[in-house]
Amino acid sequence: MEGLKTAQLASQGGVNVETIRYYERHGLLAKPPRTASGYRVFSAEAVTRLRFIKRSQELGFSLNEIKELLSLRVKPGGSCVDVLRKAESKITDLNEKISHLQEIRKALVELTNACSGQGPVSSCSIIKILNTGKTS
Amino acid sequence: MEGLKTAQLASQGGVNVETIRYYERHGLLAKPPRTASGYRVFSAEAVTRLRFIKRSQELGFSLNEIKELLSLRVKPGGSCVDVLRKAESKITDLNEKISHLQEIRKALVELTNACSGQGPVSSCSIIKILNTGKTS
DNA sequence: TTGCACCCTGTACCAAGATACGGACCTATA
DNA sequence: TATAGGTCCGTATCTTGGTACAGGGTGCAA
Repeated sequence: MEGLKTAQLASQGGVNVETIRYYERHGLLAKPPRTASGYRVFSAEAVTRLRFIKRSQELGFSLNEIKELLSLRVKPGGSCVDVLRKAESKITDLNEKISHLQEIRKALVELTNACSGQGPVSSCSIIKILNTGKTS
Repeated sequence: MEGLKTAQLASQGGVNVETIRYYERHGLLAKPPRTASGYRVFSAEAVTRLRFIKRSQELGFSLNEIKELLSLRVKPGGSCVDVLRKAESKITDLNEKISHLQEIRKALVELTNACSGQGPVSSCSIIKILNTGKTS
């Protein structure tokens, strides 16, 4: 069989049919050729593209960022360094996010350590701390 | 001066006036008393609360999660253990979130290590890996 | 007392990233 | 041939976290 229909592509990429159209509208998937009756006909390359999108999303890239990555690929004379820099900047973002989460985890652990786990809420030290906003 | 008007609270918390009303509507800020003419009058505690919200947000909590954190202290008749368990469950959430982000970071670091940073995009290993979804 | 800044409510709108739906058309199969 | 289901398009809806009016009331200072 030559080419995939929308639902087949969606299924292969593990996304909703509407998502395919959405990506096409937003320039993430190239506009595919159509049958005489207007049905989209996708090539196997579209599957690759879709996987690229999903995988990049999992790695924390937004659709706009993914669009940039895709355009870098096609950009004549574009260099590998551009791609590398984007990935590195993403890593920096992640580092910041992770240490933020570690901070609040630390605060929460301190809260639970302060709590005996006994008695009524009215005397719970977690509650007291949250009420005052003071961590000690 | 007794109490803050909306704009004063907003200013102290570094947020927009509309955001104050938004938080009130969504149960993140308690409904404050009003003057005879209907103006909101906030206590200093509201400033604390607002800071708590903003700080938690910076640390990656959604408004719904923040609401949960805040609700820990409002539960009437609950025992301290309930509060403790809720906090501990939050810590579990955090642990999961952190390790997920660490996984993503690891994948990205591997990508960048694989990339020489030289040559054209057409031979960029980051792009190649994103295309195939394989990290090696 | 007028004028301006501020406050109120309700509603509309924004971005992202989809998802759903109505109504029409196409295609395969019984 | 009838009918179920896939596809088309355009538009509406959703969630999250707000922002922006419009149209009105309030408060203070000159």
